[in-house]
Amino acid sequence: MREKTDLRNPPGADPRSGGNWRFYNARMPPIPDRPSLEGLDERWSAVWDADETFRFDRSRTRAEIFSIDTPPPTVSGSLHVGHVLSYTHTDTVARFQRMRGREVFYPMGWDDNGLPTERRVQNYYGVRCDPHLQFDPDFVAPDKPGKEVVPISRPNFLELCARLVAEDEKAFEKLWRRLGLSVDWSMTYTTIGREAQRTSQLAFLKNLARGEAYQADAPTLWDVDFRTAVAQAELEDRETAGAYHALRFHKADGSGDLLIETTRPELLAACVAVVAHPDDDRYQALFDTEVTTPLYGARVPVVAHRLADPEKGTGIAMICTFGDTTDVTWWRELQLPTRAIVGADGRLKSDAPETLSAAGAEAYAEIAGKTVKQAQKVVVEQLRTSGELDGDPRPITHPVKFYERGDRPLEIVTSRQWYIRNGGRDPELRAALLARGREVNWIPAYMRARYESWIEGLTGDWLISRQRFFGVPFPVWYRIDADGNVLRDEPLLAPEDALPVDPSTDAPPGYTEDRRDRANGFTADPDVMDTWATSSVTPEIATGWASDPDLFARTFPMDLRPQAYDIIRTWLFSTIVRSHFEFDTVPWAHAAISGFVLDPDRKKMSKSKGNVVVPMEWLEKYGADAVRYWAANGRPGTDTAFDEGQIKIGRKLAIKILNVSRFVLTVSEGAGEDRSVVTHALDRSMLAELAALVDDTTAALDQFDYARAIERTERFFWSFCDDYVELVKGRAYGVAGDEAARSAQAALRIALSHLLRLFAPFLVYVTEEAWSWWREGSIHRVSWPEAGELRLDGADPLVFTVAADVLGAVRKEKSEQKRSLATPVDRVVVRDTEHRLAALDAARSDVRDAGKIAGDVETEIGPELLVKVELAPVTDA
RNA sequence: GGGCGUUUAGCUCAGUUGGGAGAGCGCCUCCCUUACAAGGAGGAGGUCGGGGGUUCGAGACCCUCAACGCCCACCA
Repeated sequence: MREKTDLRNPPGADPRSGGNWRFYNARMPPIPDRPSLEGLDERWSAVWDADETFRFDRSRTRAEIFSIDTPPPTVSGSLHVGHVLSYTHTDTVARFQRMRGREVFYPMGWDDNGLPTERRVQNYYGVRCDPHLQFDPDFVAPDKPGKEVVPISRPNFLELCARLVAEDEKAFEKLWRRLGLSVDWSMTYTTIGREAQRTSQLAFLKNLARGEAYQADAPTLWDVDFRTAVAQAELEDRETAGAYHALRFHKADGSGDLLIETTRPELLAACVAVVAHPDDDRYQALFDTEVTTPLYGARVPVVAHRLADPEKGTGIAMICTFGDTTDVTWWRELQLPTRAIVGADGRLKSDAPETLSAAGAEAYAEIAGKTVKQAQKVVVEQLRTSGELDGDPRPITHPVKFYERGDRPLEIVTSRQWYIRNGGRDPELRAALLARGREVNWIPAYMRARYESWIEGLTGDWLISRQRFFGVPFPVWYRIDADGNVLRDEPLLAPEDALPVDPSTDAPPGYTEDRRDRANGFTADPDVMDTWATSSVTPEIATGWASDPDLFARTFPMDLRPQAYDIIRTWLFSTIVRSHFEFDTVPWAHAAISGFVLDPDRKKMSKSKGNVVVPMEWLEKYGADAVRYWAANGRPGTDTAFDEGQIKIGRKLAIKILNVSRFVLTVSEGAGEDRSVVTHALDRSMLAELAALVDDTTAALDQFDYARAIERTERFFWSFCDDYVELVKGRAYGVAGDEAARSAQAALRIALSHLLRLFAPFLVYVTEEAWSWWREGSIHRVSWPEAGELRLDGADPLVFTVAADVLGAVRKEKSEQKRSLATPVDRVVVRDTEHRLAALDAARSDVRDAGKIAGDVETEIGPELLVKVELAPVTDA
């Protein structure tokens, strides 16, 4: 059959009308006899790369462009199926928009700065950054961690970070390419890269100039292991074992004792007051008097505050500086003194607070230098001995605040930090940011509730400085006066045109390097920005705000922010904050929120549970299209169970697409796609249903509902394969004459062309492969189907439906009789409504042919479909 | 304590103007039919979480309760 090809396609025939133009294109593979998925992924991703299929054309105008604020994955972790899920979602949208005619701005970023990378480098090489060490140009990183952790200088450490992330990024890109993400790889950025640093520093300086960023000395949540401040957004509560300890405070007038329960007796020395609710009758007499602390004999006032809960413990609490965030509130609102005893290393300071009695100071000496945990044991023993512990501690479990990456409970330590206002202490700004949230189109809509409840619960501004190394430094220095004092309140700012700067190696304007860290000189701000402070300007980084005004004008504000719901309070919120300040606008029109991947038992996947699925294994086992199929069925915002079964179905679908494409192209070889030859009612009926499908999926994808789109397309596709193709197969082969054959052939090709394009955003490789068998160029650059051209005059969707119903009834009879589907049928009687019988009449010969019905299909009018089938008798042959 | 989501066949889930209870997997039966046996055809299986209401009619709309999951919260 294949050798007829050149006869049917004389030179000069329009290859676009369905001819076998592959003869004119050396790269076109012939249609394989047995289509297979093997090697498709690699072959086509190489072609896309070579042809720059997904290159962004920056000459297009803003209205023609669809720009995507891609989430930069943290490269120090490993990519897991959760990434595959959400990045596939975004890619389907990108490919749809591209086919709809938008020029898609779809860069990839790598989030490589920050603590996760530092931690990975520490573990990978067995090193630790000591900023006091000098750069060692001859330093050679160990191949693997030694027994002792090797302290290395900051520049050496940063070099190792850069080296490791470069390797990680290569592996990530490889996976993304295999998955078939249609990003323009020439636009990739990294969050530690020069452009990101320049953008972050510029945005910070502008925030500072407008008063949106500021420095403050204040109690902050502090991770004692990482020795850095931590922002509210990075907190998580963990149920932790603790105990109520009833401590015996002494009334100052000697009239007796006062029992106060606490879970943190080790902080007793830091007690600055005790507090009860202003309406609590039990303590009215005590307000404005003083009590003496047990063990330490310090005199502290009894104060009233609404946050004291009469129901908790004895209804009266001790206020320490600082045991928890409520202490901070009390301290601030009641203007209490500060007696901090926990240091940045999580150990009790060596010096006792001055207010302790002499005996108290001795008691304190026993806990100085200990960790809070060790100190608690000692203090409890001391209290027991002094008789000031009432009864035994009562064990409880209670939520305690942890840094999300940390291992020990957070302490509260006073330190000087940089902040950006976020509405945490400014009702007007809070309202403005809530309003911004309503400007964004949330997908799904209910995800906005998370954004709003986060803003409503903010307790302070956004702490952006971290006492770490592999991050964007603050472009700030401080003068040192003649006496060697660092003048913190007079920062020296980097000029904008000098950005990015590293104040630890660059000197501020007007100074030379020899004045660093000396009297009458300068010193660098030692901190780096938190990773979210950089991530919050990903739209600005990606669109070239700081360096490419032309690109920026064409791509910002962006169209789409895709991300998962867990970082609404961090990435999404902070991005809106920055854009609100800088541009007085939202950064993007749509926020498409993905869910998480659960293991097959619907448990959250995590490394510690050992149920993490490595994506590359599945890509290699079933092919990228199969994995993408699974991902595309995960609905927006909804958690999706990892399901190998679904991937297998995706693989089956992919193979089916190749096979049916092969069949359609083979049976219709030489036919065109001229709608005017589609004269047969069944063919026109099928195309009418296809038109409805195009409308449905287009509307769904316009609303980012990729799951609905693929589900509908798949449903139609199977009915197309099982029913339509079977019904018209004989006619397409020519059993009913040339005109009838041409109608079927053209309809088959038109339907295939449309179905391949409807599947293209999802099953990117097989659609490209099948497309290449008969069309020039990438399917991913052709236009999305239009329903209008499928709607032919007088087409009745019912014809296809009824014909398929009757064919199904015939099959059912054969199945129930345990006969082959090839069994001839002697007689068929269809009873149905007049309307449906009329529809059937239009496809009568196709039904007879597909059902192997020897006689005519008899009909009689009835209330509903009832088919009587008489099979040919069994023969002994 | 406040909020959001989910609850449909054994499993994973569709069901978008209220009128047929559905798909795939799994299970059972059958079939090598000239695109496809790493296929194909067919079957069994559900008082749509409970209760109330609106309606000629509710899986879908309203009220209420429950279970599960998640987010937020000043958790001594």
